[in-house]
Amino acid sequence: MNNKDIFAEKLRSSGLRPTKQRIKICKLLFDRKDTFHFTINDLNNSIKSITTEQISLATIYNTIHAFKNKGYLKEISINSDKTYFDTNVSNHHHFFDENKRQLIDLDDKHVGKIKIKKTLPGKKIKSIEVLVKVVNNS
Amino acid sequence: MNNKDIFAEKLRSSGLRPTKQRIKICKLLFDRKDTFHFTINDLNNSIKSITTEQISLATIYNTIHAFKNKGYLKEISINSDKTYFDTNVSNHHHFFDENKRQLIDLDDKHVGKIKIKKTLPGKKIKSIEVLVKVVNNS
DNA sequence: CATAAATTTATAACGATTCTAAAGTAGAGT
DNA sequence: ACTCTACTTTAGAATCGTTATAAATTTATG
Repeated sequence: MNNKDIFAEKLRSSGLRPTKQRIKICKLLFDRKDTFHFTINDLNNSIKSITTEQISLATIYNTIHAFKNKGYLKEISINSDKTYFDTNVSNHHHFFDENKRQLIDLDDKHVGKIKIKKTLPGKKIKSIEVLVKVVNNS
Repeated sequence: MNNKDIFAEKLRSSGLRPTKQRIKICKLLFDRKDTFHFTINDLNNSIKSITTEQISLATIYNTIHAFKNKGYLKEISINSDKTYFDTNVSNHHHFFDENKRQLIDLDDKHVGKIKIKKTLPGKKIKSIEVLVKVVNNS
């Protein structure tokens, strides 16, 4: 079974029809060794550069949101204008390099246990996210 | 010395001319007991509701950015469409209530010490921010 | 007052994202 | 294979938050 079929199967099992647009995006996002961060704009440029059959911007948005809802992508917010997505959906944190304006993964195991000593009545914690902003040492 | 003059003085000492627009915004943001979170849209609505002399949206943006640059406000990002500002400029963290879509302060002292066990060459840590997402307990 | 620099303003422009309605496609049943 | 229906893609319009523009106004200074 080749990659295309694996992705098609994965999509189908999530209730998403395996269209050629979705499979092309799957290949770009998941057919690689390391996880990474990207913006919609980055993805659109990647698609443009590897293919002659452009995918409509609306479809890219639809697909990314569908993948996010299915848990294949994480959306990351930083004090920035851009919306980043992350193919690493495991529990982890981030560095944000303010000079390069770049996100860098920070493994859960590299962050000491975080203790929240305050509770909100009727609420439970869904996630704890740490953002470490860094700047050049000079 | 009344509030207006205190704000005028504060503005002047920051190198900002004390215009009536800026003083009005100061009163709304800083003339209160507790710090709070707001969006530009919230602020615009507040201004509309308390006065007949509307302040231009462009001025509101300019003023908020000026205040932020002077360190009187903090900008806060969450996985959300909105940009929030915080009149609490001390070191602290946040809860985000995903049901009410509302930010709640989380004091530094309510978060156990965070140890980052990874370093980036040539970079130093500027800040560590924790975002605790909560949902209804039911 | 007169002047220069800073500020405000309305409006235009912008970029990211969502909406729309029409055309195309995939899967299930025949 | 053929048909039907629901899902998907598409281009372009619309929308939203924000920034830029350029003229009018205001503030600080001499």
